[in-house]
Amino acid sequence: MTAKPLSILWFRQDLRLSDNPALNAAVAAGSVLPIYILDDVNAGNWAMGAASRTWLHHSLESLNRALDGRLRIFRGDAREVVSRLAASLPVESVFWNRCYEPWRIKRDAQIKSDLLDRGIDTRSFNASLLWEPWSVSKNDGTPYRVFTPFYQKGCLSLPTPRQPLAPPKHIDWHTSAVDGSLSIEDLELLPTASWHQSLCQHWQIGEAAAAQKFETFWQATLIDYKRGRDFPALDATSRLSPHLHFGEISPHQLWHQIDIASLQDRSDGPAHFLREIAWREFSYHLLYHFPELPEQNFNRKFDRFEWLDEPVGLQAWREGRTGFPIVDAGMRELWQTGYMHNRVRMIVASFLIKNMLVHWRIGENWFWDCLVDADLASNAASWQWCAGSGADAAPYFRIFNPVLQSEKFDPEGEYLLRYCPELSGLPARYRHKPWQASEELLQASNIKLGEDYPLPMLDLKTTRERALERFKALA
DNA sequence: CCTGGAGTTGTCCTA
DNA sequence: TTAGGACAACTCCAG
Repeated sequence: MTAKPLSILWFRQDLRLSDNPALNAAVAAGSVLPIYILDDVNAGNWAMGAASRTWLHHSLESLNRALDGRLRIFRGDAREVVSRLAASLPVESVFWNRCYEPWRIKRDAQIKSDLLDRGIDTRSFNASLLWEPWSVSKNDGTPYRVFTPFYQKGCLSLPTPRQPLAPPKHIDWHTSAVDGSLSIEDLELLPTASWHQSLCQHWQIGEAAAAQKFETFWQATLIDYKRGRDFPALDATSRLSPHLHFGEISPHQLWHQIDIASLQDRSDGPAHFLREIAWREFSYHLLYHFPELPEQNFNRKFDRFEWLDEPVGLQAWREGRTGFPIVDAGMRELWQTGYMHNRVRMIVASFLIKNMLVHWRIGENWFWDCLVDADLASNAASWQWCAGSGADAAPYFRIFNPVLQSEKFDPEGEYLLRYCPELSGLPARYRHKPWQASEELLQASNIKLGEDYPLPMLDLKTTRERALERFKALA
């Protein structure tokens, strides 16, 4: 019996078996050794945060189950791990799907070069973007800086993204033991037991769960997405972001499930959802062409801005104790579930940046640690968008008023009460601004401001004026 | 080459 | 009570 040629399939942010081009290529090439490497060595400032690690733990377990326990796990510098494997096994080829974080691009180029030097066939594939960042450019060849022309002209005029690939029917796995491989537990991805349990109550993790969630969204929720997505109390968004981030589902699977004809009518739910998918593409486009996006102002004019350093207020923001219920509810949602509704993300970001005058990178770092969907491209692009320093950013004078936003998008305070239940005794109109309730009302509601719920940590009007003044001075 | 219109997500003031 | 304008600057592109 002659052994088939051996291929390594390196899973990264593509933790799925369906629509996985690298997997299909590896299967076509012979027997397959599937590996995962936790590489904190090359990640610099952007090693995965705590919430992401929790998700990863469960996603790897799910993938490993789908692989009948054949996933081989490693930890450390991926360049060393891959070299060691290539030296110790009769590997003829290595396949992976591309990632786009600057540190991964650099690392992967080195690894590819190492492997080619050894005469090992090494190929990468596109599994997580509808359009490769280098394939979209303006007529003059430079990258887009504005979303709408990026999407309408840059993306939609290119050939339609490929159809999703079916999972392989039969896979010939490499089954012998591999030196140095670890268990998933050895990666030590889980945080304290209580936080882990709290996070995991809210999520079903893995490829099958992602497909199920999308199916439900597509059938029941998408039709009303345009209107509903602004209301955090409704379950009107897809909540697919962490699944997309870890590649449990691909944008191609979403794109082709949704009737492309709906694009004709830009006002409806499906078209708006596809635009959100395109915003994810835009973030990757920006990160690819401006790799310093996570660390530096996209608009360097903002380098002159003098942010405040307010550790006391900052901790209140992180812990959801600002005294502004919509802000506090959002920050508590983040902590308890690893997620925050998109509308509320904008509100808490505007509050930190504009009212508190804290650098967007502080917010970016907190989200990086707490979000199960933490994604270098989307997180950096979105924080810079809110700060006004980013591409196609919000104008400096757009400062969210957390009370008005709360009244408009959570009129009954239903979302607020989910995370700030101590306000439940108040009539709806005062849930958005408990400090305006009379002493009698507060007493009747069993609330002592400053004890049961914080007093507002700042004055909205004066901090707004301060921000307008300072941001205007940048011009 | 020039020009005008349009552009994810808001708030406040004035009439 | 409500609607319209002001609050910038810049990018992109069609004409």
